[in-house]
Amino acid sequence: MATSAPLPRDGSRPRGGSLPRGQVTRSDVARYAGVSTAVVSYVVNSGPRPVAEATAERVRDAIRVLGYRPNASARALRTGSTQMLGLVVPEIGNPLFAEMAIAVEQCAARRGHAVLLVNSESDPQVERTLIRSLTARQVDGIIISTVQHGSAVVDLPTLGVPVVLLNTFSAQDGVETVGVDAREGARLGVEHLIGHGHTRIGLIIGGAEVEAREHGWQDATRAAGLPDGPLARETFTREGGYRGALRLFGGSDRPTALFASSDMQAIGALRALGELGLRVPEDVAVLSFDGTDEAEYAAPRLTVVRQPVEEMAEEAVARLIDPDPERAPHHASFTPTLVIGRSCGCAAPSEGTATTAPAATAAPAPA
Amino acid sequence: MATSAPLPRDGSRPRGGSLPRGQVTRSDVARYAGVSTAVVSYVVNSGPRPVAEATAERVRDAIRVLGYRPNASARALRTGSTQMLGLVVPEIGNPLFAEMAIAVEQCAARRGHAVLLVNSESDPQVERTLIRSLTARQVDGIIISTVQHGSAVVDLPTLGVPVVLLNTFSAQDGVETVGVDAREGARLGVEHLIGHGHTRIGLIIGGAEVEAREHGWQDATRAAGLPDGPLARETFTREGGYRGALRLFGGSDRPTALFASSDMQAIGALRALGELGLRVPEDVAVLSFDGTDEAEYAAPRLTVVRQPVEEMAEEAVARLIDPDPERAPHHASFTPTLVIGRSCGCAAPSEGTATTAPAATAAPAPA
DNA sequence: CTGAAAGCGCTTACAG
DNA sequence: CTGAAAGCGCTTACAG
Repeated sequence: MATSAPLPRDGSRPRGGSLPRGQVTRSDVARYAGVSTAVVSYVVNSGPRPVAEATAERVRDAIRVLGYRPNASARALRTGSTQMLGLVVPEIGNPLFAEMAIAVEQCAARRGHAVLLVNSESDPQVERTLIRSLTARQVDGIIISTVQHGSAVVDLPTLGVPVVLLNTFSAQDGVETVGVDAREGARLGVEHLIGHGHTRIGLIIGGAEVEAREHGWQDATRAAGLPDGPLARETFTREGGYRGALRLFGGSDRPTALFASSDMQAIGALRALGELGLRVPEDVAVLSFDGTDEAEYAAPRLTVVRQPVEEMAEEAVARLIDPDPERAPHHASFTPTLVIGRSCGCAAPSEGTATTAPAATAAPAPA
Repeated sequence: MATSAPLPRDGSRPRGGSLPRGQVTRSDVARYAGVSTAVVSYVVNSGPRPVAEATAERVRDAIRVLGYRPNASARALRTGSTQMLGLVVPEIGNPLFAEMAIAVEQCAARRGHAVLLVNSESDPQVERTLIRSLTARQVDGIIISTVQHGSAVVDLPTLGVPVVLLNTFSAQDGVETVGVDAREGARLGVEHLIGHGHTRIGLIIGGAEVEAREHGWQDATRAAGLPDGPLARETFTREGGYRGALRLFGGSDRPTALFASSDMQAIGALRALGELGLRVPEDVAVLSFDGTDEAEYAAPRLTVVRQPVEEMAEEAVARLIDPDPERAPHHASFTPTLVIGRSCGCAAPSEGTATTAPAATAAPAPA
C-alpha cells in the first residue's frame, strides 16, 4: 500500500531507516503515514479530493515529523505555474522604483506569489535580455516599468507570458498598461505654482521626446495666458536635476519657479539653487512629480504631485494574477494628488510634526 | 529515430503539423532536427557529450525556428539547482538596502543566477516566514541582511540551504557572515569630528543593544580623553534621526557635533537641526555611517563613513555560489572609508562639480 | 558521435 | 474516501 522506497540515483539517498535524510519527498511522507502519495497531495493542497480527518491528521503528523516541504520546481513543472512574477525596473536606485518594487512585492506576496526583481539600469538592450531570462524562468507574468515610453520594449506577444506595463502614461496596442495621468498631474502642479503668482515657470524633464508632463506644464501656463517657460532635458536623476537647474537658473533672466518631472531631479535642483545662492521658496518655488519618501525629507520639504504607487502596483499585480478574460487589454489611469510641502511657498502645514504623514492633499482632479 | 509526438494531456497541445503551438519542448526540437532529445540537451548545455558540428548546427536551427526556450522548472527538478538566490532585506525603502539589493542582483546575474528579493520590514516574524518560503522555492542559497544582530534569525542549519548573513558586524557560530568593521568605521568618523575640535559629540543609534558603532564612538572619544557624549536610541529611519536630534539638540547644553549611525538618521537629523535654527556645519557638525547616494545630495552634503556595499555583496554571492568546502564558516570583515562632504566642517572639496563622484577618500584604516 | 530510457518530485484524472 | 499510474520537460549514465 505504501509506495516503494525512492531509488538512490548516486548513493546519496538513504537506503533504509524510517527518517530519510536529505530532501524529504512526498513519498517519504506517504510511507511514514501509511497512505499513498496522492493522499499527501490532497492534504497539502486541501484538495482536489476530500480526505478523512483521521487520515489527514496522520499525514500532517508525518509532515511535521519529517520536516517535509513540497518541492516548488516539481510542482511548477507539473502545474505549469511557478507562482512567481517578474518585475523589471529601469533603476532600483531611484526611490520611486524602489517604492514600486516594495509595493509590487507585497501585493504579490498577499496572493502567494514571489517576485523576481531585475534592474535594467535604463539600458534597452539589457532590458530585453532580462525580460527573456524572466520568461525562461517560467514566471507566471511580468510587470515592466520601462523608460522606453514610445518604443516597443520587446516583441511582447511572442513572449508567451502575460505582461503589464507599469508606470506608462498612455495606452499601448495590445498590452495591459497601468499608469498615472501624468498630464493632469503636471497641470495640477503648475497651476498651483501659478496660484502663487508665478508667471515664468521652468521645467526639467527627461529624454528627447515630448511627453505627458510637458503637455501638462504647457496646459497650465497657456490656460493662464502665460508664455511657455524655459525647459531643460536631462536624465531622471539627482545629477540631471542639478545640471538642468544650473542651466535654467544660472543666467540673468531666470524663472521664479521650477517644475521638476521627478523627485530625483528636484533634489538635484535644490543643490544647484543653493550653490547659485537662491533660496527656496523665497527666490525660487519648486514643485516636483512623484512624491517619494525622500522628497518629504528634502530641505525644504518638497511640494509634490504624488503618484499613487501602491494602488498602481496593486492594479498591475491583480491584472496579472486574476486577469479578466472578457476584456481586451486596456489602460488604467490613476489620478495623482497634490501634497503640499514647503518648497512651493505655502505656509508650512505641519512644521514641528514632521514625524507624521504628508500634510494637505488636494481633491482629486476632475475626470 | 525521432521521438514520438508529445501526448496532449488536455487537448491543448497540437496533434500534428510541423510547428508546434504552445510551449515548445526539447522533444519538438529533436523531432524537427531529426535527432534525439539527448543531443538537444548536449547542444543547449554544451555538454556533457560532444556533438558533431553539422548536427549541432541543425539543432541550433531548429531552436531558432521553433523559438525553443528550455523550461527552467524541469531543469531545476532534474539538476536540483534553480540558479536562484534569495535575498532578505529588512527594508528596501532604506537606500542602503536598495543599493545592496542592486549589488547582489548584479553579482548574481554575472554568475547566471536570478535573485528572489523579499522584504521583512524589520519584522522578525515576517522574516522567518519569508526565509521558509524562500527555501520552499528551492533557491540555491539565501543572503540575509537582518536587523536582528544578536539573536538567531531562524534555525539556520535546519534550513538545508546555504546561508550567508550580510551586513553583520561580527562572526556568528556556524554561519557565513559578511560585514563592515563598524567599530573601526565609527571610530574613524568620530576621530575626524574630534580633529575638527569637537569635544562633545552626540550619537544617534538604533535598537536597544549596545553594538559596534557605539563602541567605536566611545573608542574615539575616550582615546582623546573626552567624556562620552549624549546618546539617543531610535529606529534607523529618517524619522528616527529627526526625533533623536530633537532630543539631543533641543536643550541648552547641546553637543557641537553629531555622529549618526546611518545616513537615514542623519537626513532626519538635518531637518531637526534646521527646525531648531542650528546651522550645519557652523553650529553642529554632522557625520554619518553608510555612504548612500542620498547622503551625497543632502543639504549640506554629508560627510560619511562609507560601507563598501558592492564588495560586500560580491563576497556574499561568491560564497554562496562557489563555496570553499575546505573552510569552516567564517566572518569577512570589510574596511570602511571616510568620504568627506560638507557637513563636518571641512572646506568644500568639490563645490561646483557636484555631478561627479565623491570627493576625498581617506586611506583605509590600519588593520 | 548518438539514442533509448530512467528518474527528478509533484498532481490529477481514473478506477475502485 | 483512497490508490496505482501517467506524465510535466528536463539530464545523464549506459549502451551502442
